[in-house]
Amino acid sequence: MAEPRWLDEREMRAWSGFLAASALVNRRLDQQLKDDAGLSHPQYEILVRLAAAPGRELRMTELANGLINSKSGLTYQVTQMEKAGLVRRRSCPSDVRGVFAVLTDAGSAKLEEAAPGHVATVREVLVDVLTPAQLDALADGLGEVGRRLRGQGA
Amino acid sequence: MAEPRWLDEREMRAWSGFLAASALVNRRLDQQLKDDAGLSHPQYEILVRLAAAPGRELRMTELANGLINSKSGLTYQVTQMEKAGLVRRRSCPSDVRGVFAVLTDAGSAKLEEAAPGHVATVREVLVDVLTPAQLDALADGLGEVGRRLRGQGA
DNA sequence: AACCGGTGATTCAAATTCGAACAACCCGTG
DNA sequence: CACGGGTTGTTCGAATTTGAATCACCGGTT
Repeated sequence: MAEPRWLDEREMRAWSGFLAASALVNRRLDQQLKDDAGLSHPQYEILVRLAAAPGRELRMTELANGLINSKSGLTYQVTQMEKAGLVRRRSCPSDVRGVFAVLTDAGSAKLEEAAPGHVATVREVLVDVLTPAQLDALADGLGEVGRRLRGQGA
Repeated sequence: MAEPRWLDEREMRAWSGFLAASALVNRRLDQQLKDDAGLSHPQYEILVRLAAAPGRELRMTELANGLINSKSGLTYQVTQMEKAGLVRRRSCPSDVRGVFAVLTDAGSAKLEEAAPGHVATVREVLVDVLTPAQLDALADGLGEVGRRLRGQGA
C-alpha cells in the first residue's frame, strides 16, 4: 500500500465538504435541540424511532441497530430518558432477556414539542440550502453509502 | 411555529441519508484509524492540518477553528499527542499567551504511515461509491452548507 | 434432562467530550 | 501611564461514549 490512489481535486472537495458539513450540522442540531427542548440528538432519534414503531415500542437491540450509539450507549440513554419520564421499560413476555423501550405520553408530547424547531433547523442548515438536484444526489449517493456500511458492519 | 413545513419525501430521503452516512462513515473511519495506526480521527485531522501548515505549526486557536473539537477538546488532544511525541508545544514569541502546536518528525512519520490506509478507506466507503456527478453535487451543496454554518457560528 | 454455542441487555472502568469559569495577557483609548 | 474590553489557552466538573466483561437466558442437539 505504498502508492495509493490519492484523491484528486474533485474528490477532495467532496470529501472535505462532507466531513465539515457532517461535523458542523451535527453540532448545530445538538445545540438547537438542547436549547430548545432539553434533548440530546441521540435522545431525539430514539423518540422519533419509537413514535414510528408499531405499538410505540421497540426492542433495545432494534433501537441500537442503525443508531448512532453502541449497545451500552443506548442502555445509558434509555435510563436517562426513563428518569425523565419520556420512555418506559417493559420486559418481553416471550423472552425473559428481552426489553422493550416504550414511548410514554410525556415522551410523545416532548417529541411534538421539539419537532417543529428541529425540522426548521434541518431546513435552515441543510435542506433549504440545497437544490432539488443536489437533494436527489445526496439521497441516492449517501443512501448507497449507508447501505454498504450497514451491510459490512452487520 | 405550530405548522412548520415538514419534509417531503425527496427531502426526507436526502436528510436521513445524510444523517446515517454521517454517523456510519465517522464511526468506520475512527475504527480504521485506531486499528491501523492507533490514532483517533480528531488526532489524524490535527496531523493533517499541521503537515499542511507553513513551518508545520499552527496556533491552538487556528487549529481549533473548523475542527471537530471545542477549544478545551483540542487542549486535551494536543496534550495526548505531546505525550505520544507526535507534536510539541512552542510558546509564541510575540504573544506570551499564544501557543504553537508543532509537528515533530515522529508525527510526520506517523501521518505518512497512516495516510494510505486512511485514503483507501475514504475511497471504499464514500468516494468510490459515488458517481462523478454525485461527487460534484456533494462538493457544491455541502460546501455551501459548511460555509453558512461557519459564517453563523463565528 | 444436561449440554452448548449464540443472543440480549447491563455493568464497569477508561477515555473523551463540552461549556463555564479562570488567569494571564494584548491593545487601543483617554 | 492606567483602564477596560476582548483574546488565548488551560483547568475543572459533569455528562457521555465505547468496548470488554458479565450474567442470564434461548434453542437445538445429544
